[in-house]
Amino acid sequence: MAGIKQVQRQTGVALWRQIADRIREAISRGAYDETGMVPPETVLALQFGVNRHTVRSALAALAQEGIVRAVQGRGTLIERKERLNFPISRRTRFTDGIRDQARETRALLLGHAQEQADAEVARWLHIKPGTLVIRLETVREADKRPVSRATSWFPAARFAGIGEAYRTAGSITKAFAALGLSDYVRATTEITAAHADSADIADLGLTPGAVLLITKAMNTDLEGVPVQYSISRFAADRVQFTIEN
Amino acid sequence: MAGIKQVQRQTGVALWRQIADRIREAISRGAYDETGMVPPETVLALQFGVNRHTVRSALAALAQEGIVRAVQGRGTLIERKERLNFPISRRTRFTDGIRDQARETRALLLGHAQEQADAEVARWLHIKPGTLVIRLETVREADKRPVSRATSWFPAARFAGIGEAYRTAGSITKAFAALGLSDYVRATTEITAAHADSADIADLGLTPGAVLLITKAMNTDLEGVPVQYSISRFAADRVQFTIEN
DNA sequence: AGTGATTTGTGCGTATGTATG
DNA sequence: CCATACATACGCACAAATCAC
Repeated sequence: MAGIKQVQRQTGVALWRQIADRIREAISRGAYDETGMVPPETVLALQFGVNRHTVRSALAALAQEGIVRAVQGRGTLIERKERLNFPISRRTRFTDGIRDQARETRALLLGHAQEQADAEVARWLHIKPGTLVIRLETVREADKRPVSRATSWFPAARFAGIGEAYRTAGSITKAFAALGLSDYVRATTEITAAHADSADIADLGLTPGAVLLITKAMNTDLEGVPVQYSISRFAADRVQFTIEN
Repeated sequence: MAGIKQVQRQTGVALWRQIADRIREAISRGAYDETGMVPPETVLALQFGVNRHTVRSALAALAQEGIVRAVQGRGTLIERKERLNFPISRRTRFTDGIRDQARETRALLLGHAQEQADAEVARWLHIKPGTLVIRLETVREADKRPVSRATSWFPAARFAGIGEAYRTAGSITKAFAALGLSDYVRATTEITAAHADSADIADLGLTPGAVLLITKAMNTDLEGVPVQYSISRFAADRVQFTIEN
């Protein structure tokens, strides 16, 4: 293992971006922890078999992301940034899950609307397609940094006014409570990963090509009746999930 | 929502590749399931706001990957390919997990070695750093398609010869059984996502910029003693995880 | 304080890749 | 298939900041 990772040309991905991705991963793997710096540009250029300009483009992109900081004469320093850990369990709650890891969490309601359930939403919520549901578009932040954006659907008959309740309360748990649902549990979680699209880039402050962790999750009340279906998109460099069995 | 996802210029990712990624994701999302075909090139060009030439480059790349097949006079047909679902639970086993979704699964042992546990491995296996461990490098395939590559560590004292056992048996479960461990459970799973590196691209047959789901997992015997720590890297377009609570 | 070595910052000319029409 | 425009990548040279001695 640990062979010389060569960079590939003419693949539709610019060399500087491939190199940026490599360095980003090496940093998150802790490969440069001893010095706290990235190797000199000339060394990286040699390692990747590219010109120093190309390495500089990569490092400039990482500096833009806030991952490194270049200092003339000294080198390129790594800015420490921890990943939030997001536990997934029967008791999964966003705000509680990261409460002790961030000084401040914030929930923004981008918008809400009533609509008819499409096939997918209907399947997850165990209702007939066309049944009225309320859709919420939200963004969550931890310490001013956007962490995820989510689209959630709720049966409209049972949770009328959840949009306003969420805006007021600032969390799903509290909005549910305000509407008479005192407790709920996570029934199913589906996890995939993909590239960020332009909406992700805008809402989460990402760079093109960024990686997302995507969950599709269904919550039920204590009787097992579905109360919420959500598609959440997390910035993969800011979050990890843990499952304890 | 559902706004027109614009494609972005000057981001280090060629337009044709961004479009290929979008179409690939749309296909895997089932967006074109009604017709089984991708929309006409002229329509796609209009949607993405690019020239038809650019769309053609994207479709050519997807055809190269075997995801679509262009037929003159008819359109661009989608080749069916499902995402394997990989359940994560206390009873998580790779081969069992996807047994009913693939006709044939295969495990390749790329190599194995005995080494001293570094800080991370030691922490996960609850042993002292420097303790002897056996490291296995494996690749798993389902229906001839590589699904994941993994690095696993086992306490050397307890599981001497697990490399050969794995090569013979073709699964961790059977290798454990051959060494006297009849049962084990998944204790902890940590999930992140990142870009594929060149080793991933080579071992899993991916394209540069591909997205990976990465798990760090620890298995214990029935007494709760750690028996295995693994870092697995899954091609995100071929796999999803589910957690049932 | 001075000098050289190291490292990042900048400029410019050229070749090739990407995208348009 | 071609002409045009811009992005990407290279090679070389030199300036500016930092550090060790």
